[in-house]
Amino acid sequence: MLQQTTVTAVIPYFERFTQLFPTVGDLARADADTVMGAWAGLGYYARARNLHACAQVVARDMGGHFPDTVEGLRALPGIGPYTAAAIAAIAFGRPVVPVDGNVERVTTRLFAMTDPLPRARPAIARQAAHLNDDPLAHDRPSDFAQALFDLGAGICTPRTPACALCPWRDACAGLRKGIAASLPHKTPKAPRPTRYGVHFHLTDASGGLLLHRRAESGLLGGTLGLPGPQWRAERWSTEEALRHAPPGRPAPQWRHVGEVRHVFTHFTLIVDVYAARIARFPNTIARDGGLVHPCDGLGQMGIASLMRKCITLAAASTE
DNA sequence: GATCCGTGGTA
DNA sequence: TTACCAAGGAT
Repeated sequence: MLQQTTVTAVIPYFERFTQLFPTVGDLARADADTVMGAWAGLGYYARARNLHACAQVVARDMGGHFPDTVEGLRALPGIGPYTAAAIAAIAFGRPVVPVDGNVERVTTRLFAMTDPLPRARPAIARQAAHLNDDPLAHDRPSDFAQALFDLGAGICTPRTPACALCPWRDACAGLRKGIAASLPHKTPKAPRPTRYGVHFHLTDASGGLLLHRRAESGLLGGTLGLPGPQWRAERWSTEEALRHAPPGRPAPQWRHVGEVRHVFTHFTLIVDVYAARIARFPNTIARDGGLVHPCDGLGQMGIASLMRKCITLAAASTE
């Protein structure tokens, strides 16, 4: 959960998740919808699919016990170099240094490494691996790893690091050279493009809402959302948008209820939301890939934040 | 190696 | 408002 996600955001999800799935076996036996429902809103949904798959491998092939080596952990779904090292150090006391964003920042500053990311990543990892060569650190891999995270999170922060409070201030080449705060250097990112979408909020007299399941892989993979055409680079005219609306007889009276702006990692999305209410959903809904769900029972469903914004907007405007 | 993948907080 | 950032991984 903590991959690219702040501790503050994770804590409530962690509490609920471990309550729902106390053991690896419980998680392995759960169905995908339950897992996605517990993850919804946290983002990066491939992590939920990988974690579920990981639990199934551990439960089925390993008797419910995780491997206790970096190599064994690294082979599991969703566990990469960082997470394998973190589990090996923290759970199994292996003398390895997990390299996350904090450790990259601390390392580049400590050794005044000015080569920009991401090119410098291998060299940074090689330097970081030697951070616990000190016997005192080497004997306590778990504490050392977490101390590094906390040093990065609390002292050696991205902006305005508190160098005066740093236990490594005398050893820090970056501080000595006066460049610590500027590290690590990064190659400039490409500008974030804007894309445009249309989604339809269709309800019936009995309080049902039309949803559809997104493809398993790709953006918001495996989550539920409002139906609509593929997002694209150009805005949608009303006439063009309504050509993609879900059918109904008599035809739904669509109203444009507003727009939702949502920022993804690599593009900004602007969604026009249309809403309508009909007497009863046609029997062909399921054939067309749709599913109808009660409006007042969406809480536990695997619905991404973007789609919740759209649903909230439409629901507020239909009162 | 570059791209794709969410969301919320903060300066 | 904008830009950056967060206990990264898969393809």
